[in-house]
Amino acid sequence: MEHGFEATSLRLITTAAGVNLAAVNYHFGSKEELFQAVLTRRLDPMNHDRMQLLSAYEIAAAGKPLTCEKILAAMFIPALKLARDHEQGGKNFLRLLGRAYADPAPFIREFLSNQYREMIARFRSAFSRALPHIPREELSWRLHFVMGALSYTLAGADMLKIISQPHPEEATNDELLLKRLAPFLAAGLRSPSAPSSVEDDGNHLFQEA
Amino acid sequence: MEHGFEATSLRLITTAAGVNLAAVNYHFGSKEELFQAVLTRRLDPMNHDRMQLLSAYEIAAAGKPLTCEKILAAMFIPALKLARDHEQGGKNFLRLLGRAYADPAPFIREFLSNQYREMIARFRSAFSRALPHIPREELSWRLHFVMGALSYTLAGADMLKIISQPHPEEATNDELLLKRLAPFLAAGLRSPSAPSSVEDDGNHLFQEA
DNA sequence: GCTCAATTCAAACGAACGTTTGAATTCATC
DNA sequence: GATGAATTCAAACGTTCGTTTGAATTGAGC
Repeated sequence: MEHGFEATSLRLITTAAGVNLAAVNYHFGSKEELFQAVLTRRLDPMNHDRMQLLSAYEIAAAGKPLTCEKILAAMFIPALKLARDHEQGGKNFLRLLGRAYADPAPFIREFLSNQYREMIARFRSAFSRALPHIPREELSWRLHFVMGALSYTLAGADMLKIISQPHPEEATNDELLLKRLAPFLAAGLRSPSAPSSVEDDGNHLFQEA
Repeated sequence: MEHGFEATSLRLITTAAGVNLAAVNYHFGSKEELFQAVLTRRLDPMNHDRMQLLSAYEIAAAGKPLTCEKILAAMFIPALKLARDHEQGGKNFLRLLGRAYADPAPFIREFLSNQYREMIARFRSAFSRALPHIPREELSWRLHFVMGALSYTLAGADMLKIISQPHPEEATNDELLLKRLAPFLAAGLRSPSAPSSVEDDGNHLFQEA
């Protein structure tokens, strides 16, 4: 989390862990495989929880489509649970994940793609039922925005120091943060989809200047 | 952009640039100062353009508050202009910036904070006039979400490979991307602000499970 | 064309990198 | 408590890191 994957040395890790340097290559094979194991240990259960929670909501809804807020809750709650579990790394893991999202290393991108594929497919279809009037392609973009805002928000609480000037002491309250993010995103998800046919302000924005 | 700040060697840079290794320390002083110079060269003009564009919109509005879309356009257009300028690094610079956002190194965080302070203050007051019914604190959060979504979207086009399955060939069209992001964010910005008094679905989400 | 400051250059500095090796140690099993 | 596999360990492998050094080169001003 502090230095990124490449700049974090195995000596730093093994010394902090109180184990021998060669243990990494013996038990994991390489530095890359250790990193994947670190991510898998938390990411796999979290995404599993997300899908399980979504299924529970869908069963409780008895066939009716879920609200956007409910689907977002299924995404947020497992992440929030992880952020609160200080004995399992807490927010540090989510920040590590946030850095991994921004890392273009092929082995990281391929790993994340495989880790998220199933969960993304489940949530895409849930949103598709919740928002039947939104075209499939548009929904893909919006799902992208949601994932980005969530990971960015959970990972980069440091960014708040740049933006918010008056209330820095409150920035650590993740639950409040997500309570504000979910309605924000739900409103964006529900917004009318007509990017190329409307004639109002939003249309010529990128033609001028 | 490829390896992050710490893992990018000066030898890699100087070799690619066709200059001597010692030139970095002679002209810039250190690796950190070179990095700040790289960011400043693009970031400073971009944020200057943003504020200038916002002022132009405000003058054209003749005292009336701007729409959210208009304010967002003032943020997006200079970034889009930079993304399109292939002779100035194009999207590569925005991806570099995206990685810098996720980097907790103190010298990077302090640098970005100083670079953005003035621009953020200008846009915060513009949004404040556009959305007078939104409490100041809530607006800080939403501005945070907007900045996060924008930087994440512009920087991490690679993330699309994880999320979107059907249309990967279209992912390079940044203008279309921002045309979809702006209405999404504008809807979120305008959404009613009542996180602790409403009684509908959105309220008990984080009490359960 | 000489002078002197600015710049470029090759070389070296000590330190840290991921990985490998082979011996020492631990541990379960008989 | 001897046996053999599993694990731990210190040491070393070759390579690369950011920075420094001092000599060589460049270029403007007289």
